[in-house]
Amino acid sequence: MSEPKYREWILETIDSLRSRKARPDLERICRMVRRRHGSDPDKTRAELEKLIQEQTVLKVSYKGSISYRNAAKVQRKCRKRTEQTPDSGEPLGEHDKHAGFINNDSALSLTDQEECEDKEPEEPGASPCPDPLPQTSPSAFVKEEQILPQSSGNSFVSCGASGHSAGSVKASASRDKRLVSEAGASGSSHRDASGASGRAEGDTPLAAGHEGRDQDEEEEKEEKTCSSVSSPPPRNKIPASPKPKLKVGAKGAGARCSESPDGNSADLGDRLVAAVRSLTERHRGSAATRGHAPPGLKEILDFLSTQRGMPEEKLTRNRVKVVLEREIERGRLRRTRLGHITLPARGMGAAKPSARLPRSAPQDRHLEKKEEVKEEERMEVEGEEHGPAEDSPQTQACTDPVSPDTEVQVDHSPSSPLTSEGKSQSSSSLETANQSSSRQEVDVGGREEQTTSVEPEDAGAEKNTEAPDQLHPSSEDQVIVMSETEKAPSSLPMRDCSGCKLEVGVSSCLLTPSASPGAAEERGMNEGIAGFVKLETGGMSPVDWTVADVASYFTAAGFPEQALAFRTQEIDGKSLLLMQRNDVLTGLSIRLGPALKIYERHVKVLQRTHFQDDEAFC
DNA sequence: CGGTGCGCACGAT
DNA sequence: ATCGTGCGCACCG
Repeated sequence: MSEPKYREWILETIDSLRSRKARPDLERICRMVRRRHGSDPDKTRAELEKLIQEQTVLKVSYKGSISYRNAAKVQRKCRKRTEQTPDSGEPLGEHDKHAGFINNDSALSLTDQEECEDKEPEEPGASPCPDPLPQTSPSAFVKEEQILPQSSGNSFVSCGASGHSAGSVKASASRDKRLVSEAGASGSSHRDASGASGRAEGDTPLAAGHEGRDQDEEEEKEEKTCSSVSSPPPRNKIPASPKPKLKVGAKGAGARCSESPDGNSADLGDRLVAAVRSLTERHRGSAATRGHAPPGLKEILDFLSTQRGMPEEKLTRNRVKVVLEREIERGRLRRTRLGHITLPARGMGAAKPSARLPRSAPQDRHLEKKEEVKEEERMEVEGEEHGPAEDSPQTQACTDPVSPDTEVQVDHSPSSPLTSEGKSQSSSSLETANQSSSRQEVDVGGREEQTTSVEPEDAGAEKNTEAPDQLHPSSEDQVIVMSETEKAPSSLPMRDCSGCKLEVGVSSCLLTPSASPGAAEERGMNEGIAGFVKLETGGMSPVDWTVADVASYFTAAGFPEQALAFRTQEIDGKSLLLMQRNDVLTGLSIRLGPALKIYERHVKVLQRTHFQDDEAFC
């Protein structure tokens, strides 16, 4: 392959030229290399060719002339891919103006698809680089320019704009990074070089956010992982905006309350408030680092049952929840976006919707699914306790669009531990929801593979609260039974249920419908959903669901892909409850079939149930 | 003359 | 609006 020395020189040169705003063409490159290093132009040219083959350097046709790019620094945003076929010589699709194509060998040409799909491929007659080095970043493409892999000498492949979609991008990114680092290492601490790397990362969906342009290893790993994961389904799922802008959404749930007119709630209410207070304090005290999340329903429940010596005193989840809602409504308590319960007045309490918005910034863009979840959690913490957190270097989880489950697991496993205990560093609700869901599923249906995510502590806690309710005959059983008995089709009026325990009612109702329609798939998921719903319900009603919760719900319901769409569209519980048929059918850009099922069997049902609950409350 | 820096226009997102 | 490019021009040694 190319001599490292040359590679460095060349990359350096390219970067240098670019920084000078001069076209990095062959002539300039050779000249500069010669000038700086005394290298023979021919040799330089030869090396350049090698680099091109390795895709360390990209040969592109830009605005009719050939330019070279440092693959590492090529911007990786996916630009639209044009599908020009190199062979045809018909160059450019959209960017024609620029791209002049010179190429011809069809053989070598990469199609966008190819590119996107597999990042590694080195295919163009060029010799693939076996070496682990990042050298070749197939995905590297250059925006509108067409990349011209030189394999056979002159063929340019126009992969041009293609977008390297995520997959390829990532791949390239990782590689690029390496490249950069290597190149840069040799002393080319050129500003460009560094910039390049940085840029590359930043642009890379995965890498972004991570500021660590330094740590190659980790990033690389991560990136790699990511690439592998996401590369497959490059585009389709999410049309355009994978950005995780967190919205304010769910926050509203109960969050708005401010001061409480300290009312006269039943003593349970007072106890609740007291419990929240003490839990909050406790958390606060123990909170080591930043976030101490307010207690979640679970904890409160535990606390109540524990603290109040009262054995059981109807402290069922539902009961507590109802009271909780009431208190929230009165303003004595407030619910955070993630479902935590906090005291209203507290500084931290104020919901700061704004906090999260800022985050959607550029870098975040890459944060997707998982990230998103995480972010939310983070956000919550930050939102409540801190300002916008730009810092978090963490996660970088690569998201796998397709498997929310995984996301959940990944996300939560790390955080959950905290939450469950008192330190809750961030949103317990979210975690709770997710974890619980997974857990629940495990417990109940065992369907999803989420098992991994189960957190011992939390699980335990959750179990305490939930298990009793569900397993033991208690007030709730009735409800449950009822629901089962009632197998009403989705269309059936749940009114009957409304009278019953709210939350439970919800779950039961939901379950029923989803199951009843009879879709095999649905049925299959039934347990999982049931679990999820129960959990969700147990912890919070749909309104309180976060985007992640919604996604998890649909994933559990057997619509992983569509769940992604919900996530992409940032549909949280509230949004979900506000969705109309058309929104589901057309607003999510999902296929009609699933969309219909989702709407009829889930959205509609959730909405119906939810509103019933409301009525019940009143 | 070659190298460099950079304002500015362009096109893509 | 922002970003990547690179033309074209001024400046420097």
